[in-house]
Amino acid sequence: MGRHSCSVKQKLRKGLWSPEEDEKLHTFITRFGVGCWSSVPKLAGLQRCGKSCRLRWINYLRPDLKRGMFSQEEEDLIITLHKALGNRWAQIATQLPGRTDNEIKNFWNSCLKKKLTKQGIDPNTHMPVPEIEVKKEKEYADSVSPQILQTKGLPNLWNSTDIDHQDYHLMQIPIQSLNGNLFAKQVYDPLFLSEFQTSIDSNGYSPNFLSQDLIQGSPIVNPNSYGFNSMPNLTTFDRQNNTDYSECSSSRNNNNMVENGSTFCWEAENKLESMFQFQFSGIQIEETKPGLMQNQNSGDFCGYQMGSLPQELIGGNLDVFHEM
DNA sequence: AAACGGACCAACCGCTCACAG
DNA sequence: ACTGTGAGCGGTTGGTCCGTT
Repeated sequence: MGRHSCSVKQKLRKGLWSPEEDEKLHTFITRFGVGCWSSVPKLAGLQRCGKSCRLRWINYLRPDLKRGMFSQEEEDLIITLHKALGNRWAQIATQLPGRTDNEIKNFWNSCLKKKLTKQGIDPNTHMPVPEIEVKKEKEYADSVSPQILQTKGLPNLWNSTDIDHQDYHLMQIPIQSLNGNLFAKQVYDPLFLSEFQTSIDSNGYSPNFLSQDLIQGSPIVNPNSYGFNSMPNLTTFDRQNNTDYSECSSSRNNNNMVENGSTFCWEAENKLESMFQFQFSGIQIEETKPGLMQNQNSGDFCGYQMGSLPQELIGGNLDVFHEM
């Protein structure tokens, strides 16, 4: 829509956040909660765009963030959820308390993908790579009948069994399309394509893969309730191969505010958490204020601060945003 | 010790969606 | 119905660190 990117605006800082900026943002959000992100920089005295502030809060300053290594359970859960949801990191993150979509995405791209590949599992399909190759070959062999090879002229496009893979190549249709259920239906039926797109997401995942728990959107408290039994036991697999799972999940910098040696100390700020009265797994949000809570999803923190702030601060918050 | 390359991760960018006017 | 704006999401980039040569 021709909207200006926040980076285009003048005088706005970019890049890494300084401890002072963190402190300003944290103090402001802690005191007034989250209202309108675009107004936060101005009100907090930051030379940043609102988008940048939002990201910094969500990915780094949020008091409930879990830091450090991903546990084995978390890794298993990410793999399971990725199998079901694909690259929907935000949805995956809602099932991992204290983890951000960005963190999970980075972890997936930098570590889990490689581990799965190492184990001979295609990280995109979650299928064993050799199995896929075998399947492809089998499909190819099945589809190439002598009759078809002898066919002159165009194949019957309305009968997918009349089309072999060579035909697809000639028509510049990606061979990947041949995997899955596509062959079971009329490939060129536009209505079918539409149906296909709605039933299978961009990563090729069908919602049918979703477990009952996921469909119902119930928060997963116990990873074991998520069908790990049917998962490849990556723990034993890797440990048997003397692979340390934690190596990739360890944060080199540990991203601990204390380590910044700055004026801002999470340990010292822990007391602030009591203000929030927020418990993730048990999902305990104290008296949410209708109208102030933008989103009560477990992974969204836009509103919980305000619901638990002292009354005078809530009032202050409203005042602040009414000034705009 | 210096150069190089890979790994990691914070942050940015561009897009879509929802909603208000 | 249309338009503008803000929020949220996923992909990508760029800086930093660390191990290797």
